[in-house]
Amino acid sequence: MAVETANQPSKLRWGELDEDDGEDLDFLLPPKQVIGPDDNGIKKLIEYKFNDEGNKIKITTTTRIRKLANARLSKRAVERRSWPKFGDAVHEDVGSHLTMVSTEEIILERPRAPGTKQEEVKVVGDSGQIGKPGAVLMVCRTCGKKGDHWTSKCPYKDLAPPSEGFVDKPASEATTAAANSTKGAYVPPSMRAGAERSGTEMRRRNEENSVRVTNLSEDTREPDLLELFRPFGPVSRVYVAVDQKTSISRGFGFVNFVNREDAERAINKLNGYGYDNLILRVEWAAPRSN
DNA sequence: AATGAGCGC
Repeated sequence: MAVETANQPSKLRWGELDEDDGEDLDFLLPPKQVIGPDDNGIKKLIEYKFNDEGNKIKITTTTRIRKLANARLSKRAVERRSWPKFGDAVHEDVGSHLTMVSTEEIILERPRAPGTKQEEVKVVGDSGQIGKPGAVLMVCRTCGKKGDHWTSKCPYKDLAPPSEGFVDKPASEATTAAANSTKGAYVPPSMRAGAERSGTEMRRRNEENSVRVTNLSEDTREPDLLELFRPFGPVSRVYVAVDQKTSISRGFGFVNFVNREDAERAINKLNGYGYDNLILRVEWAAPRSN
């Protein structure tokens, strides 16, 4: 039966809404009465209402509250209580729980919490004056370059995200700036004079080692995927495709590995693996269509 | 059966 909610007594509960089609005559009724619970846990609730014909009716609800201490236990359960403790429970105090708390660090790629805003950049004109307050300048999230291109158009969008101090200026400009400036803005080695953007220096984003997992059961979530693939090596991202409207899993997902070999091993081991009553398909993912 | 979101001008 209904549980008494002591909090928020002023708020109407869902079930109490719209009971009387506008005419609120409830104040004419006798107040609710609660009797008990008695020693047997029997509680009576007597309340009065108007029915559809406008007649006063009395409603009596009888519930039995099951008190934990008095709860009926099966004979087997009672018997189990007298068993000597074994395993990890040997060292546990009576009544304390046995839940193991994992201290494993789980890193999921969530760059920014949804809804949080990217730091706004004041518009600065050629004269150096600060522009209209609140105006936001086009700033590429990948390379940080202002006023040049959107992130989606960034020439470096496939590359590793910028590290601290990433400056996308021609090497000459960057060095002269560093040399002339008394504040000495940091110029990363790759940006210093003579430094070449070599392919080896710039790791590609680990999008590359993307593994597609299909035939996932509906209730497989990202943490489950991580748990499943983590043993093969560092995972940079897990993703489960979800129907935006229903938020029900679409039954497939992606796992990105930092190392290609780990991805390959995962594919070999986990493809055809029975997981949650389904047989997983695990294979290399085709690059994103965009 | 199935190939991902965000993210603005």
